[in-house]
Amino acid sequence: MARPPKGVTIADVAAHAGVSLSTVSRALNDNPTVDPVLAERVRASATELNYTASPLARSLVLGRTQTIAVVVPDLANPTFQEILRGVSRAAAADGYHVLVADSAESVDEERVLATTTRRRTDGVILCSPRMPQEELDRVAGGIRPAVVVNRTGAGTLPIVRADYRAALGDQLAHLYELGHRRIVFLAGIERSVANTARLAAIAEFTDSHPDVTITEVAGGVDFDGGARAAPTVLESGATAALAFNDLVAMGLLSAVQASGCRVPDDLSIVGFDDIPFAQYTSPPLTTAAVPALELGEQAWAAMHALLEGEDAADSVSLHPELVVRGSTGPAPA
Amino acid sequence: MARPPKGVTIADVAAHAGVSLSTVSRALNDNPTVDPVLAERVRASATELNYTASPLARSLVLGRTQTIAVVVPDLANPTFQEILRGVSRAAAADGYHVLVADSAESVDEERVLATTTRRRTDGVILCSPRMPQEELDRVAGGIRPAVVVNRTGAGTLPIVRADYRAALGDQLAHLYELGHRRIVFLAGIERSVANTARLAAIAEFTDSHPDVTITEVAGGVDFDGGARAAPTVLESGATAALAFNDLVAMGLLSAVQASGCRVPDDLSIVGFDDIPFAQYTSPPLTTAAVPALELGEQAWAAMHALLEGEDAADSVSLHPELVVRGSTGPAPA
DNA sequence: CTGTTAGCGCCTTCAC
DNA sequence: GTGAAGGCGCTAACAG
Repeated sequence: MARPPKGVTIADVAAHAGVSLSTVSRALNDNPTVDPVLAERVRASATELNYTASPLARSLVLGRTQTIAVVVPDLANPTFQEILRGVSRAAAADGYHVLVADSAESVDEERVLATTTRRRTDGVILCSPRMPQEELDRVAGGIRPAVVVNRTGAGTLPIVRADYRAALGDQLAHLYELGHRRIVFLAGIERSVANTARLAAIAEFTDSHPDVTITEVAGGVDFDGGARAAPTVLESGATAALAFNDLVAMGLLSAVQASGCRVPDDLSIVGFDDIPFAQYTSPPLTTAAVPALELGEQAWAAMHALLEGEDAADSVSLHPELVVRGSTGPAPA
Repeated sequence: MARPPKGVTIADVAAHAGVSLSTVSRALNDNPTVDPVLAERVRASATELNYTASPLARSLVLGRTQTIAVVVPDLANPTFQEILRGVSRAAAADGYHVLVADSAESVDEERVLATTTRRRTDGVILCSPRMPQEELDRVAGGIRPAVVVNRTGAGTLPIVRADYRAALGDQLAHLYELGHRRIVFLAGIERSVANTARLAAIAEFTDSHPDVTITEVAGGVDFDGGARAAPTVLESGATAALAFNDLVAMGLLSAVQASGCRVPDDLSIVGFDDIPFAQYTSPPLTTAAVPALELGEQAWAAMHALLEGEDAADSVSLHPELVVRGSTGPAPA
């Protein structure tokens, strides 16, 4: 019925049940060393008074808040939204709450948020942190338990990541099989892990396939970036284009089609991420499905393990699956 | 440098600075009644020991956590993601943290989350709560300060909402001007506010425009739902279709085009929400831009006002703007 | 201006 | 089995 008028405390319950504070505490925490009869009486009083232990006071004395923090560079990014969702779900299933913080792509904010959110939680999950490796190691080390998503091996802390390199390898193999030998790669953010990992995959592939030429072109990270790159791609004479992400691919797709180029007959286009709309373009986009939700779930799993004392959870690397749709086809003769 | 080895407390700082606890507390809280010299000494000690007051202990004694909760029915929904982002940004700017909770479209979960998250925060923002009005009033009343997003007048608590009804009115007027007289409405979730508000707009419009026929068809809430409704829409003989949201509109668009219907020449299609991809369909989607980010910002503004003691912040209603793109055109002769 | 004393609400030794 | 007392870390009276 009526809410606690002004804050029911454990003392009120004790008085109502005619026992001491300790007994209430014990009874409500299912401590077996309490007379079942009393326990029941206490529970009844608690219910009647609509009492719930203050999580704050509890946290202070227990040293656990039952809350973790998730720090992301940009809440507007679908991938981070999905990771957050994965964490949120999984953590909730284990009875934990989630604090979110958006660093707005600022390394300074990131550093500050990591430490400040840590103080009000039991641990923090850093998603694709933008800070340099050295700093990341230091910051993350100082706030453990911490879990890092989508960065490569930072020493002892658990890392959960998508294997961009392997995924790009799959895409290249796919295009190669279709006969493509001249390929253009629309690079995204220079210093990002997602980009460098793919450059590595490209280097590896061209090493083992001397008959393939892959040229790099700046493509930005959004629809407009892809659209702007269209002329360059068309002039390059390439028969296939690898976009940094699906948005870029969609921009490119739209722009090249507007100038009379047929996809995939004249040009094959490959995206990355498999955002929800990738399947709705015309033609539907061939891409690599980054398992963002699972990334989030795994990040929680790692965090949960740390919280339970199981130290040094292994790092996990998820392999984005190649999703072949209509935007790729045999290379034109 | 090194992190607090095991938890630096205010006592450590006091000892280091050679003063009492209270002086440290006062100095660090910029209490003017402290000797500037001492204050400086304390700050120096604090910095040297890398001390920061425990937010937990602080919250307990102050009765404020500097944190608010946001409860959403589904973190996968772009609209809620955007609202969350708006809240997050705005709250962060005012020095507040945000706890997120996903009720997974469950009324039970919603009720529980509302009250449990409230206990560890200073207030909660309920986004499009699914519980019935009566219950909403009771629950929200019990956890105030609370702010409700996208529900209509629930008594005394502040409401921040998008005016679905007015927006649909705009869309109907737009179609009417283009000459459309036979229109089909793809209804979404029956009992949702977003749906009933639009049915009201339709009733109002047909009342004042007897020459217009608007038929209702079940259209679901996603791409597939829209696609499935395509045959019904085509058979109806309507020259324009209003979709429950952009996803439905895209599904319909895709399906009718596949069966040879030209948009907008044979059929005009209108979406709702203006999700990021609405501008990238072919043709681009005419829709109503729901200002989700601003909804979130306003929700925070209302919450902030409550937190500052300014009672009964006024409810705000945001008018989604009609965005005319290529999917609507003159009615066929 | 500064130090001492109470709590905030709860859990947990420690005696009974 | 149960109650009394101490303390988690901090702030806010209350004296000096």
